[in-house]
Amino acid sequence: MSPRTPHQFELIRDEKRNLIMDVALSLFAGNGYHNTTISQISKQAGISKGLMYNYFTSKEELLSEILNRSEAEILSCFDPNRDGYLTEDEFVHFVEKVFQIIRERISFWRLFYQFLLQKDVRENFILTHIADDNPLIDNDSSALFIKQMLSVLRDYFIRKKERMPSDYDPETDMRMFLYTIEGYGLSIIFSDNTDEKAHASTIAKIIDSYK
Amino acid sequence: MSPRTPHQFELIRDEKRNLIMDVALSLFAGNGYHNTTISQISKQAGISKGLMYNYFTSKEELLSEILNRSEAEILSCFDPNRDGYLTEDEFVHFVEKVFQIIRERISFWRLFYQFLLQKDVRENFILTHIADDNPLIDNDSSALFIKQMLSVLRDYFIRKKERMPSDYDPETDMRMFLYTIEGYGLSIIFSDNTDEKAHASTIAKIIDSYK
Amino acid sequence: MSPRTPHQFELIRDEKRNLIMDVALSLFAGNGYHNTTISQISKQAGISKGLMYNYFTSKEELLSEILNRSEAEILSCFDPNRDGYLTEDEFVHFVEKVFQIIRERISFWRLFYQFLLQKDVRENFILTHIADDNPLIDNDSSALFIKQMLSVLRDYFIRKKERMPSDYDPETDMRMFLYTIEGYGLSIIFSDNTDEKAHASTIAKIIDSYK
Amino acid sequence: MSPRTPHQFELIRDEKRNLIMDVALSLFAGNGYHNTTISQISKQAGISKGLMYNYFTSKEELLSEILNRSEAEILSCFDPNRDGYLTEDEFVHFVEKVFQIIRERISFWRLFYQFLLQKDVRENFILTHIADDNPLIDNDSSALFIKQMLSVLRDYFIRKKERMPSDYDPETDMRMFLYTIEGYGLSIIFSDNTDEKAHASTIAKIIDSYK
DNA sequence: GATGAATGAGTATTCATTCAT
DNA sequence: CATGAATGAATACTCATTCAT
Repeated sequence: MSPRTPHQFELIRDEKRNLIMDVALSLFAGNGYHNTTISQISKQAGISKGLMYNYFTSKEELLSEILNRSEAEILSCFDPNRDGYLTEDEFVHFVEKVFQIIRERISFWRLFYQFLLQKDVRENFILTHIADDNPLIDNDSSALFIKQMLSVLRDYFIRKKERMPSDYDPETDMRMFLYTIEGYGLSIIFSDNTDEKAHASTIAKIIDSYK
Repeated sequence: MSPRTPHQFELIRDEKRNLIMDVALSLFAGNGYHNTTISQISKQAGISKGLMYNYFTSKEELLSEILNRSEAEILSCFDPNRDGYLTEDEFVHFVEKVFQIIRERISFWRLFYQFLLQKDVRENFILTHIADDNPLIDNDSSALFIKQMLSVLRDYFIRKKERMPSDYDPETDMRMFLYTIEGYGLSIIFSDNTDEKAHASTIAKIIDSYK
Repeated sequence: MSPRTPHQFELIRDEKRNLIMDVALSLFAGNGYHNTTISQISKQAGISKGLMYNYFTSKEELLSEILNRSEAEILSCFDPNRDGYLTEDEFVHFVEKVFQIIRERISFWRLFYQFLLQKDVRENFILTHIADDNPLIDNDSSALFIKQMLSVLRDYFIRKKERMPSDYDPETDMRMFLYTIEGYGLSIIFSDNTDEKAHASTIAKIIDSYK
Repeated sequence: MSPRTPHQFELIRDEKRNLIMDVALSLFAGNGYHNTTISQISKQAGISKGLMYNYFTSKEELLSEILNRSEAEILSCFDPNRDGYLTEDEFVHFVEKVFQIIRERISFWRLFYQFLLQKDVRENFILTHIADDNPLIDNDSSALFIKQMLSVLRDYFIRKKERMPSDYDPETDMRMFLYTIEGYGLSIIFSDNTDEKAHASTIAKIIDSYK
């Protein structure tokens, strides 16, 4: 019956924090953020409403923490120490990884696009992530990461020119590739389809079309 | 002061009904349905809250009417009397039309995808629009319309085979085409970008890639 | 096409006034005063909401007019010029009349008892109709009427003593009679039973028991 | 400060639940259900509006719970284990009990008759409680209870025949008895009279007339 | 840490009443 | 006289957040 060490307490805290975030993400994604109540979350997490506020100061902070955690996890899926050079195999792997992450983290993406539909969120997102002249951008790891990834991809498509007919336009091909990726990604996010075969075949076709 | 004629009343009603729906669509799309209050709508429409309920029995019915109206308008944009045969020019026109409608009715699409993110809506949508064995489907003009459109498109891609190398697979090409369309469509819907040049160039590239 | 005379106008007005009151009484009695809206009344009366306020200044005045009209009609059913002497035949006729009026004006009674259940109405009713020291009472024809009727009845029961055993107590018998009358009256008001035979037989038994 | 035990919570809930129901019953009965607002109830109960909904999901459920609680309490007042045989003393006791309960639960009865005045409630009440061919009736304890009580009473009046003249009709006598009971009961319910002497004397007379 | 009772600002909705025509 | 669009105050109900224990 030795008392728990501070470290053990911290572990328990972290575990519960993650449990709450998991439950909340699932509910936010499935029913909408505004349509989900703190009561639902705490009940499903098996804790009292009051305790929620011991872990998160507000519903909004809970959301924010969920988004941060997911973003960190997603970024960590892609090798952060890459050399900036994409082989054909790595390209294939990259496409597969993208869809794997979309499917594994489908709740996150649903939540993400839910907010991307809101004017104020969109404005803030653009301000923070896209605008080049925004002073915040240098501190923003995810915007930086996206930029690097696009740069690596562009490099890949430029090198692909060598294997293609003379009228091949790498920039156009890359844009088509990105739209196709986004299109199929969103068709996954916006549906509940779980047909494994059709999924594998579609990915194979996308890879085949653009590698 | 003679009293207003029934026709005058009807005019007033129609005008105000549409005003309310316009304002509501804009707010629903911009801030989210659950995040938009009747107060906001009525204030922006310049009317009292009570009057809202003279035109719509509930917030939900208002939403429903907006969706119905938009659906009808969108379907009416595509020639309903087509012969089922798509020439190359008509294919080009079709793609242009699709993106024109997405941009003209961007608020509707934002609202539409907002709901498509909700589990229960998705389930109901699939039940009503997709399942082949659903008895409702024959009565559902929009589901029917989508089916017909896909059929006409498939026909187009099959004919395209004649102009293409022998290993050309129409079914795959059509799927890539649809994902690209959806991908670019969603990138429009999920952003506030209004760069006309980039838009025109992208559409031209999509057409060039798939016509 | 001669223009209507002022008298004709007044007739039309009166007719419409009565129509509105009939409709309102029926709805008030069936669904409750607070549960009935001006819209319902005007719709069922076939006029516009605005016109209602041309005939009655408020919902409350409409109620008040209905109660006054019914009270006047009911009082007029009993011969107001009676000599204060009740023969046995007249007693029988009185009992029959009471139940006839209850059934003919059942909506009114339902409305009446609906309000008698409300504390403030009850207090006001008692104040106005019962208290002997209330200065209003002399001006109140209905309270006066009830007093006279009770006096005539009491007289009847006192005379009845001559036909009864020596231990007969007129006052007690009259009270039992009144409770029985009220009990059966209320059982009519509180039910939708329309069994004519049972009704006739019950009245016959009441008359037989107390005449 | 150790946290409250589940038992303590239960005590708080039960107490407050009953407090709310008491206040609500009093207001519903005094001012009418539709005329009573949640604000009034919560103000008089000394709690916030929101807390009401921690105990009852809606105004209607609050009403329903009040009616259920009262019904249970009233039924429990009459000995449920009786042998079906009513002695003269027990008959006297029964009549006294009836009026005692009417007076102790006068708010409930006012609420009850308030609803019995509404068409739809009446229809439903008849459907559920009276109709012999209604399949629900066997499961309905209150309807069953009333049936048993009437049966026991009928038995009493039939036995009474032995003590009465030969032309005595038990069925008629019982109906007069019931109307008298109902009549005096309603005269209590519909008035605020609290004259103890008159009350006692009336009950004595009713008992004397029918025992 | 942990509970859930309690709060109060906010939301959809209703309806008697007014008013321009 | 007649209409129904328009108002606004009131009502039932919700929910993030606080707090005593």
